[in-house]
Amino acid sequence: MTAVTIECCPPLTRGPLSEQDAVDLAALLKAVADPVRLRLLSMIGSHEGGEACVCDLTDAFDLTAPTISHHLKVLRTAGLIDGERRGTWVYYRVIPETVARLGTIFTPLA
Amino acid sequence: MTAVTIECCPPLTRGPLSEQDAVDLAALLKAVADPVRLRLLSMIGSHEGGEACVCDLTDAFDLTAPTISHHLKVLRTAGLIDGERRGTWVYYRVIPETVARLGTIFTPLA
DNA sequence: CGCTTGATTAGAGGAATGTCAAATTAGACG
DNA sequence: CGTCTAATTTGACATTCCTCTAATCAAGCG
Repeated sequence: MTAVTIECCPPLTRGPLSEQDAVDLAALLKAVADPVRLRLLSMIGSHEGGEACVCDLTDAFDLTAPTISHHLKVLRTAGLIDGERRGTWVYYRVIPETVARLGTIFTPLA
Repeated sequence: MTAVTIECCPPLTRGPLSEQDAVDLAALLKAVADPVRLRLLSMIGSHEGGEACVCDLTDAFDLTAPTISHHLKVLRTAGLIDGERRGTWVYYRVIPETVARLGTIFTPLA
């Protein structure tokens, strides 16, 4: 599916964030500001082979399959993960560039 | 006022996040997952002297004073900023340790 | 003391969000 | 084709969140 590409932003303490940058950044942060999505992201990112099957992810939570599917869609729409169907199962992998951008925002440059 | 202290967490891709760590981290991320609070944080952090008066912050937005006060409280409760009253005005400053922790979570260790 | 200005608290209304059950799509396999 | 499993979509409900108005607290000043 479509993955939104966001290029913003410099570190927070660099200077006042523009209104538009703040809106874009907030959208990205909202995608990760949820316990389930954080665990999904870390499970996918740390899974062997760099990808994880939805079936594995669903089993790890005490939540229904539609709920997990919903959270995966939020992460995917934010450009944090990407999914691919291979036969019966769907596999997700992390898009490291987007995750890295989150890091740079909160990392003060020396 | 009181500032919550959180010590978690290792980088996301290091390994699956524990449920408790995910809850703590999500709470911290929710505090910054808002355009107004992001701009407040960057305005305070980049302000000369490392601190900013509430009066300056309020003027920069098209929002009422109580709304700004609410957002400042959210940031303060999350341990991201700290406020101090000096005479007539209240000044806020960033707590860099908390911001830095956000950075480490999304920064892949080499 | 009474007034003015700065800032927070309290309460309410409307929008956004997380979850689930039910229905739907997509492949694999007899 | 029919059916079974995997995954997503749809629609509904309860909760949380953002914003405002009104009221309150704090400090300075005449």
